[in-house]
Amino acid sequence: MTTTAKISRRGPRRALTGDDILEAALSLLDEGGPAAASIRGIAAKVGVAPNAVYTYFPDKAAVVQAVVEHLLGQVNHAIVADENLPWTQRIEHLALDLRERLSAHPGAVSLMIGGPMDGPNALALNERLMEILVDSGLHPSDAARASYLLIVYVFGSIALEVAELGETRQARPEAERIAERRAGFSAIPAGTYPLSAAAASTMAAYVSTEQYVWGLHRVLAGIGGPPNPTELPPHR
Amino acid sequence: MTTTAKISRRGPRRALTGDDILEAALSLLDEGGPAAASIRGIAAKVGVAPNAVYTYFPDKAAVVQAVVEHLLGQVNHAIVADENLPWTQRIEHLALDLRERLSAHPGAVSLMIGGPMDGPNALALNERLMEILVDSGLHPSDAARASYLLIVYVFGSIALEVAELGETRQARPEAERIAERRAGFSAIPAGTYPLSAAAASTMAAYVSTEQYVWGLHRVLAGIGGPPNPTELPPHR
DNA sequence: CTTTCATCCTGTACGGCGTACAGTATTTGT
DNA sequence: ACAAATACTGTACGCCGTACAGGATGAAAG
Repeated sequence: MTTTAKISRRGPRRALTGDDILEAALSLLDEGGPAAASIRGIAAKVGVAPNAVYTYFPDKAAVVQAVVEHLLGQVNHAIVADENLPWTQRIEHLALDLRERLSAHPGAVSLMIGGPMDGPNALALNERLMEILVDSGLHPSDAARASYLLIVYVFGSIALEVAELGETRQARPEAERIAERRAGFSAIPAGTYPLSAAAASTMAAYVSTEQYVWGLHRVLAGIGGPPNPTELPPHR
Repeated sequence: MTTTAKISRRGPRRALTGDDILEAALSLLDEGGPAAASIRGIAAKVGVAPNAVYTYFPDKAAVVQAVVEHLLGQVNHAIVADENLPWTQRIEHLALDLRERLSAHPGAVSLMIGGPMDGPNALALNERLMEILVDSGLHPSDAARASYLLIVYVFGSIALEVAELGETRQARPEAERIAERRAGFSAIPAGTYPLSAAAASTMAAYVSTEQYVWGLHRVLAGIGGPPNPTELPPHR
């Protein structure tokens, strides 16, 4: 999607492209988290003086924003659409794929929720969700609301997940992490937090694929359910 | 909840309390966002040398974590419980109150989702949600899952909201903001994003109390609905 | 072909950050 | 009265983002 404009300028040729910088930033982000993705670090990685970066981006905020858009675009492009499946499964596929691909760059997740996220690729994701929802028969304005609800759920889940697991990638088995967490939760005082203490085992698995799809299913059920159920769905 | 231990030490008396630092940090956070809440800024605000802060907290991360816990505790304490209302309304009250009180400190929101959020006050919030959910008849383990879903929704919403509105408080009427956003969205190319362009008016109100409760109602409906609805709730 | 000049990149520098280290003043226990 | 422990200050180091000035480059203008 990066259109090579190829306009001829008047000075020396550029040693870099904007994408070089973005990819360098992204790899630094993956290795050392947001702290490592400094202007000076990026410049060193691509082999120029620190302030050479300002030829391509006006300031660091612009770099960050571009990195987010870059990542969002490549993720968005990598996820294939499953036409002619039930809408719930289409969204589930999309949501699971999003989680997997975004969690691969945990350092970037903090940056996403640190800015407006209103670039074209964010819009494309919204469009994509709305397509499925309108296809399912929802009125466009409800589809828009539902799309945002899904975005909140997906990005909220991933953000909390990254907050819990840290901003640099760690390839540890999920079961191991959960077991460790369960051990920590066994110390919850049952006197002050009786319900949490009783559900410690479930809470240990808060950050897991299973919990993610569980919550997603509830959200989908809420979206697909009757239009005004909250007035009286008495306690289960 | 801050237990004054009053143990006598051997050196000079402390000029500050830990809470002095936390409140200074919080007010700086409100005035100038996370960037303003620097160790040096906090120290200047309470009238000591920068490194005097390290008498009370080992490093900046500890200060941040303590600020989050502090805020979470005071918010948690300020929200009054409405017993003997339907569980959906009890949660709605809680969720609306949480949003209002946390949005009052937008600079702190970025810090919350930047760390694990597993302190006692976070646990207390979980306990509180679980109380309502178990009361409504949910099995404890499902209540735990539902509690986390709600936490994801509430904090995810607020995080995206802050990302959109900025990290320093702004007392502008909601309607004005939305109108401005709608004007910006009118430029969406209907060729590439037809559905988004058609729903631009709804999307302009993504960050609003109305959208927040709309999404919350769907989530509540999903929680209160049948246990396995996603297998076949065909397109509406 | 030569000159002009916009442009890219570098070197240097400034102010701010977190925080490590050493020193000094203050209070308590012996 | 003295010693030990503690709170705070002054100073300094290595990062950070980035402003500014100067030199190399190469296309456009003469």
